Amino acid sequence: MLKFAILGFLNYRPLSGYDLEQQLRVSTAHFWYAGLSQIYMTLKKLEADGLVVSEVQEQEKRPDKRIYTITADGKAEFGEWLAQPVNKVEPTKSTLLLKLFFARPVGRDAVLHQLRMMLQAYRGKLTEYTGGLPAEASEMLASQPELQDDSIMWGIVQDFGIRYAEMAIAWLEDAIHTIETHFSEDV
Amino acid sequence: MLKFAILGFLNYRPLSGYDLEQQLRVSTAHFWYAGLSQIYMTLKKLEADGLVVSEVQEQEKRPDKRIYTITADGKAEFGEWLAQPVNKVEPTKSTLLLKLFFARPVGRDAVLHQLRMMLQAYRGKLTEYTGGLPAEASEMLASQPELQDDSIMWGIVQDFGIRYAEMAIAWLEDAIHTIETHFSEDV
DNA sequence: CTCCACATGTAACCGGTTACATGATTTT
DNA sequence: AAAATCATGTAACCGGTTACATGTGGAG
Repeated sequence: MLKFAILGFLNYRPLSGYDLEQQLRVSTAHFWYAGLSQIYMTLKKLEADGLVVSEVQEQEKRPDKRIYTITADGKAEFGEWLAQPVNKVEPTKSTLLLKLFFARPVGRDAVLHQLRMMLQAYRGKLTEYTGGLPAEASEMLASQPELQDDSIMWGIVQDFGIRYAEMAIAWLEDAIHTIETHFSEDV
Repeated sequence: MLKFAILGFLNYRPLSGYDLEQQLRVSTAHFWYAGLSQIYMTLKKLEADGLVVSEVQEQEKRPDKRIYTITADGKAEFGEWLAQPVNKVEPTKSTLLLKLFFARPVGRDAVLHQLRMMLQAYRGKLTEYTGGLPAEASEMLASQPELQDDSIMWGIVQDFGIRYAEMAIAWLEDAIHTIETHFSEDV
């Protein structure tokens, strides 16, 4: 639900749709991202439902911005969502795992090639994640010490991304090794 | 794309919609599951597109079954999909991580409670996954030794599930510890 | 007698992706 | 001169979820 991601960010401060996309990109991209078009649509719906209000802010030498602010209703609905626990392991869909499951007919070399590409991709992700908090977040933290508890949560979430990437890398390395030594076909 | 999961299973042998649901449940559930209604809809579309054909098989003391068989066109399209590599890290959506990211206002105790519940859930999943291949798959393997290479891929995919659960458990344990020792609020 | 397994479907909805459309300013 | 950044939107499509609808036979 992108709706709640947006309300969450607007709960800190008012932002435009364009700003929100950047927020998502720098802070939640690895577990929740949305393109601009979806953001604009969602904001429109949120405003229609009275959960946010907007006003146009004129800018010189830049296009006008429409700044959205969360309303009391919006805060209430966001709080309700937040408090409601996630009670089950969320079902995931992985095209990669699905393909791998059926991959035998494509043959040893093609599978190995695929896995090596994925390995590279995850190594890239890992160095990206271990870069630490982006400057923006650090600034925000320094200027608002009341965000300390928030930053604990941000760290935990970021840690998940790092561990996930590390897990995926180790798994891919071992998978490549297993296939190299056990997969019989080499047509 | 459930479509390809279905073609993948039908590529081994003809099955009914009901059979397919069971296949998904015992072998791909942790990275690809679909309910019966979606399976039936997809099968209908697949047949309309000429990728599968069906015939009704009458049964005594059980409702009739509609058995689906993959066609040459179906095999071709499946093979094409299989060969096409996954070139990027797939974007994921995690409600749990999103909630955690914004979780500060719900307070220390509620967050800890949520995390402990998730921990329990993942521990359950792990014992479920480490139970080894279900009897069905073992039977199929024993009776058809040409499935050896397939079984290597099945093992790799299953291994991912195990490692994922282990990673999630360790992460949750550490997250709980971090919050217990650093989260200031205890309203 | 009730619940579970077997067996197949339809319809409404919803969240998300992709493509399209526009246009100024700044950087390379 | 071209490409990237800033900035906002519409429309078509698509895959998946949930709810609804129906019916038999066997097990507890």
